Amino acid sequence: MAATIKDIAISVGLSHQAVSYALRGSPKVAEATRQRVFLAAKDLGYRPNTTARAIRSGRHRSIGLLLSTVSKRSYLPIQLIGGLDTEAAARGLMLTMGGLPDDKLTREGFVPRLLSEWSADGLLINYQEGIPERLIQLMRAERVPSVWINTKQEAACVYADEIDAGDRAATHLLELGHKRIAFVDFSHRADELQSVHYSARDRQAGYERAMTRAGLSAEVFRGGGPVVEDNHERARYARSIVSSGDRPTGIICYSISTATHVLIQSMLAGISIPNELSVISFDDQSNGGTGILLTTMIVPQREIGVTAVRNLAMRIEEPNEVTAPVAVPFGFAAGESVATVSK
Amino acid sequence: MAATIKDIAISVGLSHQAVSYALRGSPKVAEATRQRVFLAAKDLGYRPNTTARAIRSGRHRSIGLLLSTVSKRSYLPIQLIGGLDTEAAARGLMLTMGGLPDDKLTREGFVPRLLSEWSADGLLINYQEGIPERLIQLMRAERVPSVWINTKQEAACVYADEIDAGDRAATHLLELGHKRIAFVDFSHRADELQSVHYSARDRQAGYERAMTRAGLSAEVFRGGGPVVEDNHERARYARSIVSSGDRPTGIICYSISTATHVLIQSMLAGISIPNELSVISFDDQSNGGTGILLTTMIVPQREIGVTAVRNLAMRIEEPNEVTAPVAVPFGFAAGESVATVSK
DNA sequence: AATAAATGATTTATCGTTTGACGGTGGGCA
DNA sequence: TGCCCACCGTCAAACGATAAATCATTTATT
Repeated sequence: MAATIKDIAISVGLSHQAVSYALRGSPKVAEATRQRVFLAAKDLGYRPNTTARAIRSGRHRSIGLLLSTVSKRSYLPIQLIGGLDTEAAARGLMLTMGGLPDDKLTREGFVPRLLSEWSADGLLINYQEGIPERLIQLMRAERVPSVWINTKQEAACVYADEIDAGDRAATHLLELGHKRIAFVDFSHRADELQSVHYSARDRQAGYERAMTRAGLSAEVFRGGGPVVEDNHERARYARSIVSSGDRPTGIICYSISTATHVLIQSMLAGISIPNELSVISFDDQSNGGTGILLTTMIVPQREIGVTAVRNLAMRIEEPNEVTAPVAVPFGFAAGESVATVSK
Repeated sequence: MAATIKDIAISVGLSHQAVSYALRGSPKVAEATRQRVFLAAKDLGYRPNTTARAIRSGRHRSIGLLLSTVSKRSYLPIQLIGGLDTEAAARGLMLTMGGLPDDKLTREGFVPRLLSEWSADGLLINYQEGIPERLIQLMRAERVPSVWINTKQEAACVYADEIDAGDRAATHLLELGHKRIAFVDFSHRADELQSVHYSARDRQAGYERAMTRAGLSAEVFRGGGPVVEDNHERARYARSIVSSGDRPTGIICYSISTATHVLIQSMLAGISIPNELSVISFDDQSNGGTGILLTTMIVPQREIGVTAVRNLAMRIEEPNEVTAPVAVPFGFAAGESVATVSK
């Protein structure tokens, strides 16, 4: 059915090996011959069989995407996938995924299968949760080119620059004249801060850096727990913050759900946003229901995806090159939840 | 490095072909011999090279996942991925994805590449938006086993049973004594209903079916437009519904964002949920900020994934078997937004 | 003019596996 | 005793490509 190099060879009267060289642009075939080969290839609708190619050359032109997730409610950002997909396609790489921890067996099996059965060229690791020691050892032992996504660590990794984002969010409010700016995070308890994702710490750290630079003091409110369970408690906490007599004029929210709590409680308390209170958040602009379009720092998912594949491709080509961690800057989306300070 | 069947052959003193037969359980080798082969295979840490296998047998044991999305804000449910992943792994199938419409080139290229370069065995198509005619023709022409996900159509497909879900949501409220039950959808305008995703029509249809069966009349409120732009308008609409003098006692919301609008406006209007108003929604229980845990009909993403892979595997084995569309029932999650009718 | 180097293509070998044709061995049956 | 057949394997080719070695021409060097 599908045309192979042998079909091309017959059609142009060459050996199939010569066709192979020609198609790959080897200097061993004459330019004129190459032209003929390309023409015939196009004519016959030839497409190289990557599978056959892989068996001999050892390069499969495919990379694995090792998935993982903390919670059942978690989503895989389509923008991240989009970035991965676009860059992979541009480089002729196929993206094979698996390894979700739903099933122990699946999880254990994916990486070995990918490498020895599939002879994949490299691995993208998308772990929000803690990285299993076993996995790290496996990577080292097999010397598989790999890049971690959305994780800050010593090895090759690509992540969003949370510190910078926290700083920029604060700076944005400072430039509008705000002096009392608070950082609010209902997604993590203060006492569990060390064990959770670095974004919880880094966004705050960036915020604090900007405040210190401006010679102002930081105010941090933390609370809540697992997402759904303590929703009432969070609502109360949000209320106590916004309806306090000397509340801040600006609030930086760690997450969209934190922001929604703040917005709703402000509305309930009759506090006008952005006139009486400026709110800036992270992630997504849509906040499902308040009617207020948030000003947010946007996780550069797409860019992270593109960068990750690019870096992995580099590591595959040059396994000995040392690849440094890459921090991708956040995007900024102006909404209607921020204003110059009133008084 | 990695052991091949030849290594096994040497170790047990057989031809490599015999080993091949033994490993695949062919009746051509004696049971005792097979045992020896398996032992040696385990000893040497043998893993079949799928790539080499594919080139000869034509079966790659891999399936493609063709992605697509309407909006930039869309997510790929991790539960769906989980279902696909688990079932694929159980069947020894690898899952290769691509084809997002970010880039025309990528999109056009993915399917042909997957099939002719990759020799993938089948295709899962995850299209929420309209299905390109070109794609359908391609599938037909190439006779690729394929299954559509989350799409209702004549060919093999797996989708959530929206009609049933709408019916069950209404029935749930009816059983609690509600008579005035409304269906609210802020995600679609009434005039665009025909052109949008069937879920918008089917959830309503199910609701209407249940109401008719109970001998009650349906009340449908639709409005809004693209998600972010008309948020204010929606908030107003929600307010007008819940603060109306003779409002319904129960509301079925098409989506979580619709539900959030309803909840917030109820809170602002001082209407107690669920005491004065019962709300039941779709999708996700978390509603980011109101503090109320919603009662919802949950899209069976995981089950859809499992079923889709299972069906595709069947179509790959038996290409001539006719596979009917499969409707997977929704899950139900009890929350705290529904109560027996007050008066 | 003889030799060396460059050029362009062919030959042969190989990757790891599957596949179909074929061949010894031994037992059952007439 | 002879014949057939089931059983258990081996052989050799094939899959679609790559890679190295080799060979036949030209073209350049002295």
